[in-house]
Amino acid sequence: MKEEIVTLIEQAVAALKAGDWPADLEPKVQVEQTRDKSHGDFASNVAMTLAKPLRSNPRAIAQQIIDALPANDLVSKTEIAGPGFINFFLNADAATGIINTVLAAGESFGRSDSAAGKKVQVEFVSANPTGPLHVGHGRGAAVGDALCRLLEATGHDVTREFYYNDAGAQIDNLAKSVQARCKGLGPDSPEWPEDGYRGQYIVDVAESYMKGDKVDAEDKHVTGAADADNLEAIRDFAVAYLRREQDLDLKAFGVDFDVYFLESSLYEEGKVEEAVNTLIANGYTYEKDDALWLKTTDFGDDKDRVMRKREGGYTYFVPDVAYHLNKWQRGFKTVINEQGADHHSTITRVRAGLQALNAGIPEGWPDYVLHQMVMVMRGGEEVKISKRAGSYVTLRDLIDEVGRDATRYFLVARAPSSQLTFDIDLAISQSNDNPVYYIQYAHARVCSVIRKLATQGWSWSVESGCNTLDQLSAEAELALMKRLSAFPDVVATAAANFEPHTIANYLRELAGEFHSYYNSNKVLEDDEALRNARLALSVAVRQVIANGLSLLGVSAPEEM
RNA sequence: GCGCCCGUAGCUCAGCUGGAUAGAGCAACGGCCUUCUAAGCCGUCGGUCGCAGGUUCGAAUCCUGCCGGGCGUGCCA
Repeated sequence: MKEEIVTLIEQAVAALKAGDWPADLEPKVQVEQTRDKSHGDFASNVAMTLAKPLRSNPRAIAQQIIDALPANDLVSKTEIAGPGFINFFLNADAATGIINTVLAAGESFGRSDSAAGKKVQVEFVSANPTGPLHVGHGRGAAVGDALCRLLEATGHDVTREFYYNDAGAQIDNLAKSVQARCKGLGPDSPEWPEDGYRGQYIVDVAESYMKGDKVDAEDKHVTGAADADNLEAIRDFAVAYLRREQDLDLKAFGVDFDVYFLESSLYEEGKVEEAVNTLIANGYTYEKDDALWLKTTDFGDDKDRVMRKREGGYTYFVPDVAYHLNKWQRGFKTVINEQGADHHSTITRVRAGLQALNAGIPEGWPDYVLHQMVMVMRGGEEVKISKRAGSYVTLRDLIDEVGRDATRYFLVARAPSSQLTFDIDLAISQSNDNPVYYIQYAHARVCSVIRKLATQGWSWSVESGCNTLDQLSAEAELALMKRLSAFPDVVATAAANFEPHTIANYLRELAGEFHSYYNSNKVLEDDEALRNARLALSVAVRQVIANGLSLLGVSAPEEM
């Protein structure tokens, strides 16, 4: 509908340009749904944006546009309001049409093929296998997966990818920590590795290794060698064990990946060396203090960065550059990295490295979505400790305590750029305090009405509902229909801007309007026509709530 | 010091590619179940949109400068 109004205005402007208006005028026609009923259904500010180029009064321009508007059955009235808005009032047919649309489209309502077939890769979580996932990873998982679902809803061909560091200093530390536990040492022992991992889970890994357990992770299969002196075997086992733990965390959270990418594979296939040699050959490096440096300052960094350390190993961003070159070579023109904002300094380095490769990669590639820190609150105090991990709150703790749906909802419902306070008390409350249940309840209520329908000996069908839509004329009904019609636009905007949280906002508003309507209007009226019409509206609302929750990875229960 | 993010009601946050009287939830207070699940609804209370300038017909939204908080600024990842 919005597009139709844009088209009407564009036609009016074209007609005026054929007359008095300058031919080079190219106004951006913006049309918005109005917030206030008295402003009609849609409004455009086009006359105000033309005031300056036409050197005329916006209200006078608005009148000219209205006079030039082609006739349209769905528009009942236009008005000039305020400083020069053009308000469009639609007739009832235009409003109820949305119900037909929703019921006909079903699960696909809100989806589009605007990006059909476009390949996009989203890398998210990418936790190193040194412990259970923490709340921050949970936020990354919730946001990243919802973003993928949004991109799929606009037709993208999405690859979900998890990259992890299975080599390097952190993993050495992990191996030594597990080894110490295998030998019965604790953090208080003088032989305990410096900065060793202290969590309870390290003990679990050590015990499992010494028992000779077999571990099957998504991408790793290892049997414990039960030899406390074999550091290599311990390393392999520990990585596999913790990868499996993380798999289970993600599975419990309902997040699946298409590709698990190992940092070690880049070394094994010589990709890191290859990238480094290209950087050297391209003249962007130099030796200083026995280290090899990359001139990242040539690409906007505030200082150059060490690539190869004095002791010979590469710094973390070098394999990252090789990894991203690999993404590019796999044909992903759009790559989105969802990660914690505490790692944002890597962005400049990775992009600089990619530019320095002279591989034809565009500046500013790849895209990033950064999420800020998560603070967990319980009883008005910050929670920092978990039994398993020791020093942080794990994702599993949250899922176990507040449930998958509430955890996902809370972690995705805020703008990623804002710090997030996760209030456990609120998330577990099964009362009217809790927004996720509030939305799910709206869905369950409609399901309940449908169940009740049968017990009354009545029936309903899409056809019978859609034939009686002229029964819907109450203000609350028109408002609900207007809200439903906004959904495709909300989805498209959320996908384009990488903002899954706007879906949560929309659902909260839709659910609120439905609850309010439900409370003051009986759906199962004796009057058949009215009953069928209200059922049609209710089922349409249920459909949109289900579609929206699905985009967030939250279930839509039939009863609560 | 420099870079990024944030600063909106007592609390947690929407709104930010400029638009009409600034929204929601929680908290507080008061109502609504012989009627489709009260995990709901209705009402009251509550805001100099951090501060000061600027751009504009119009600024919570854009620009500049301050102030406050978080993160980063490793030859850690």
